[in-house]
Amino acid sequence: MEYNFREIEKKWQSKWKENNAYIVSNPINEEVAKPKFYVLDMFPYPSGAGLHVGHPLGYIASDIYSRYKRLKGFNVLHPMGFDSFGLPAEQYAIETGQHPADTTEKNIQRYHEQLDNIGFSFDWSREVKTSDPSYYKWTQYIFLQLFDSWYNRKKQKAERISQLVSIFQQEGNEGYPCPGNNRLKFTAADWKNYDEKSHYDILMHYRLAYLAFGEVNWCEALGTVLANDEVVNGVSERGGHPVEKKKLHQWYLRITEYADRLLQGLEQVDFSDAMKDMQKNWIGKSQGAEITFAIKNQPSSEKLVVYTTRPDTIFGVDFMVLAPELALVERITTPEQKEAVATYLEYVKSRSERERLAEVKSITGAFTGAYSVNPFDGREIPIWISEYVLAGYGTGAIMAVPCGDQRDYGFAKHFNIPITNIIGEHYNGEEANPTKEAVLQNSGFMNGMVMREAMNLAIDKLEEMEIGKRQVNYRMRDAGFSRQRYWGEPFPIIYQHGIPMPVAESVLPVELPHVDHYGPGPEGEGPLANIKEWVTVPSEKHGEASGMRETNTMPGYAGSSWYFLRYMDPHNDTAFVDRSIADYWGQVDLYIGGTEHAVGHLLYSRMWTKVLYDLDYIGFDEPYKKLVNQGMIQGSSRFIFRITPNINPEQLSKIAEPHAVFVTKSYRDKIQNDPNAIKELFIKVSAFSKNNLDIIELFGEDLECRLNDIHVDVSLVDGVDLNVETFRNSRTDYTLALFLMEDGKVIYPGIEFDDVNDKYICGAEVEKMSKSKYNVVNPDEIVNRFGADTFRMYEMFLGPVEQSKPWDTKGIEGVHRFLRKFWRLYVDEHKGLIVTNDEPTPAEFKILHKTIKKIEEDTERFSFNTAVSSFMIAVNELGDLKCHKRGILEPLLILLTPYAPHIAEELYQHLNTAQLTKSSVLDASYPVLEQKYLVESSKEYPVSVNGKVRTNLNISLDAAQANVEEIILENEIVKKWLDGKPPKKIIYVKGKMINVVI
RNA sequence: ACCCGGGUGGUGGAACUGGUAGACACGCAGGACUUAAAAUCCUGUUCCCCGCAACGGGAGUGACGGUUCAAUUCCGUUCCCGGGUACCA
Repeated sequence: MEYNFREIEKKWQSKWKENNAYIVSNPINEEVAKPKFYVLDMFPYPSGAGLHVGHPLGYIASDIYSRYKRLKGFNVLHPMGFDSFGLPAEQYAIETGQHPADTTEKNIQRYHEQLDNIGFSFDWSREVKTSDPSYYKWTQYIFLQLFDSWYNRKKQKAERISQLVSIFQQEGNEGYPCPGNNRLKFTAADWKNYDEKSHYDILMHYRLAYLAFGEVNWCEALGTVLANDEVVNGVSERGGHPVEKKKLHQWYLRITEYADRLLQGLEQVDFSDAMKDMQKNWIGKSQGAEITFAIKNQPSSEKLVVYTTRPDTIFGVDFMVLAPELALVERITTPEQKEAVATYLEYVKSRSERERLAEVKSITGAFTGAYSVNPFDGREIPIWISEYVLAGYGTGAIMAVPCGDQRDYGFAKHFNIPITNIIGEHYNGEEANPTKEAVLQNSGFMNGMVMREAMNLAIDKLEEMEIGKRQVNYRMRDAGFSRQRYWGEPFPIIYQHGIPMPVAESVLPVELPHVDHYGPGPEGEGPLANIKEWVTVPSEKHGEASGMRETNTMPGYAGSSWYFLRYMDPHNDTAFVDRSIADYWGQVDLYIGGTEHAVGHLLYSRMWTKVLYDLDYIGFDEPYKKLVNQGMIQGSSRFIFRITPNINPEQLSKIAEPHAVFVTKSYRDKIQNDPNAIKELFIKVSAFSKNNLDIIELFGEDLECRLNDIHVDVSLVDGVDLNVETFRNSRTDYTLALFLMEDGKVIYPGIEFDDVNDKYICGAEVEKMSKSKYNVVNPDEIVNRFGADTFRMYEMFLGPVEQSKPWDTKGIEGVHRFLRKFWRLYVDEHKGLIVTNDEPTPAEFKILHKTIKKIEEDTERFSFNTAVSSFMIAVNELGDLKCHKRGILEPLLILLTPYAPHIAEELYQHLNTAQLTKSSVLDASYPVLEQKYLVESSKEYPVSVNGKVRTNLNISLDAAQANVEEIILENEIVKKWLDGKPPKKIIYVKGKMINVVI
């Protein structure tokens, strides 16, 4: 009986399905005291390309951990679903006219099959799809809760809008500064006098989901607004189209109100430092001060407010810089400077986002002619404008201290502004020094103080004079929540007389209507705007007034912000999750996914969780307890090298198409940058092609050739050796191609491969796995050749889960060999099952228990690659001992189950029919570790002196246990080394050796 | 530029709190079995030196320096690679 993995895996996969082996129950009021464990994968977007070998890496890791926890006696929730709203399906719809719902469904089917092939233990009964109305009903519902909430800064939590209204009625907004407009101040009496429209407008400035007229990242090519994290280097993340700023009415999430809690929450979760840093940087908290400066020759109402993190440097201020967009600019510019400022504003306007980013280094600006006054020494400070100051951060104005800030220094030098030195020799006159340790000079009341300490004094003084205050700033902006797209959640919002009103919860979901065209609507609106009959809601349908629907849809992160909650209670149609069930499952104990979601999804999801916690829907405010980031599996691309004569189409019409000429790598390396050599090689190889000879003759001396590196499908290459015959037959235009091989021979049509030494070597490079690079490896293919168990173990064996690495199929043989060896411990090809009931020897127990210890430790710390190695060692050692004893092999099988579940099930069943009572290895419990077999390790310990083994002296530890020191000291050889002096220390090295330190 | 992470054989990678560096696997070389192939098994495999061999010697974890009896591990400087951020005052 051989290890027939295809049969075994098929058999068990269908058995698992039939028996609902992985369905997990929600124990409510249940006597079961099983502790829960929630293992979650970042659910995939079902793209048309299907899964490649890189996708399952995280899923395999999470599956191993889930199965391991299950064996350890946990009730494990391990679900899977699909993030099925999104741009690619819509782009595809625009191109092909196929409805996104159809293509998405098709892709999901494909993903299902591919995932099932790998033998995952997902509970598919809990599958969620974000594009399913029964799911997005609740996405809309949660949006409405955000809409109906505001952030109470005093209590540091979200509350209902109704509570805000009663506050306004009693005390106005005194003490509740408006986050959307900090100058807004009103009393209770004012509030009573405002009309309904004003009430709405004011409340909108407080809502957690709000509508605002704001500058957005508009992408013309995609016809939509993009979030900040969807814009990379001034172009769209998807497709690399240019992005510009545009003013539009948009929905936003007031995530900035949660900035501090998002920051604090990081302390309580187990994320990698890198991940925490990324989020911290994104939030970008900075502490400093806001300082108000008077402006010369202006009414006292006209003030200049700057934000600085270094109030201690206020005596070093030599000029002010305003963001060009600031309204203040126009009001303070003097008549003499009007023209210069206007010219500069014109210039700023003309520059695209891209240009700005591209030339960060160039220094530009203009003088407004106005001066502000230093409140401490009365110095007059010129006010400039420049695009290096951003309108959106702080107050949009800075005080420039050239001796301490490099950008200010550059600006001062460029415009010849004199520089005041307040840090003595710390400033060398050639560059700014941002130190905080210098002793201040030329700084009035702060003279002689160390800057770090002067900071507080400066703020105290400013507060005393009522011209400044402590201020915390965040880099993070509120999150844009509108997309001018079709394939997303419609907003449950209807505008009545221009006022956005929530749709009644009873009529949710607002279903996405069918459209015939996916193109954008009028004036930058989404495709939904084209469906008049959907947009217009007659009064009878909606209650009191008729209205117009919101035509934007929600962004991709809407559905994924709360999906982990839906898995807990996926079929509930009265709540997005039942509170008691949410309390049972609680936080996700282990979340596995890629780093690419570090700031987007993870931050939004954390915010939503906090809001839902504040509103008392759930009992925890951090969604993910532990996060593991799996690395990317890159593709290993292969290149062939083609020499092509330069012929224009006109010339080509006169002659026959030339045959393709490919040269092997060593020739490519030789001729790479030498046009003459390329040409000569073309001529040499072309001796075997009539068409090519014709061309050479036609062009004569004028012939020019170029060399191209071309991606070749990795399936046509073995390592770096091109399979020339298969390659030639892969495309009709290559059937007559010529190949220059490593040994200098030319392969031309009709020639036989006379000699195995003829090799065509390809170039290799590690790149992202993608269809266009022909380096995609499909897991189905690997599973078909080696089996799912081999595939699972090999992906783990490749290296640490967190690490990115290129896929290389070559090493898979080793893992496959291991599984066959493993199989042979249990089953003989001819005799069948060969497991005996003999009592294992201590040596055999030692192997088992060493392995239990190792596997357990490695699995716990996600070191799956070393765990696989440990299995290999155990199998080798047991093989050497010819151990076929049940006492060893049955526990070993259970250990292997999380890693290779199919083979484990099969062998367990074999043991089962022979004797056992348990039905499935999945219900087995994890083998117990017996320490006694571990301690009796090697009895003979080598002795080293100062870490180096200098003698052949071995000491028996069992005998020496009572007094190791004495025995060692009495040893003649050691005595000689010690030379009469006492040893400094005697230590055991990892239980392997005794080290005497002299 | 700044903030993280990482540089170990021909390759992927082990070495968890400093303690025999290179586990395990691939590849390669040699051998056994076989008419042959596949499969399987065995031996060797960091580099250099001495030797017939056993044994032995030296160097070695990007580079230089430091702490330590002992450093891949800790500290400093520097180079290279990967990721993140990008005029954030």
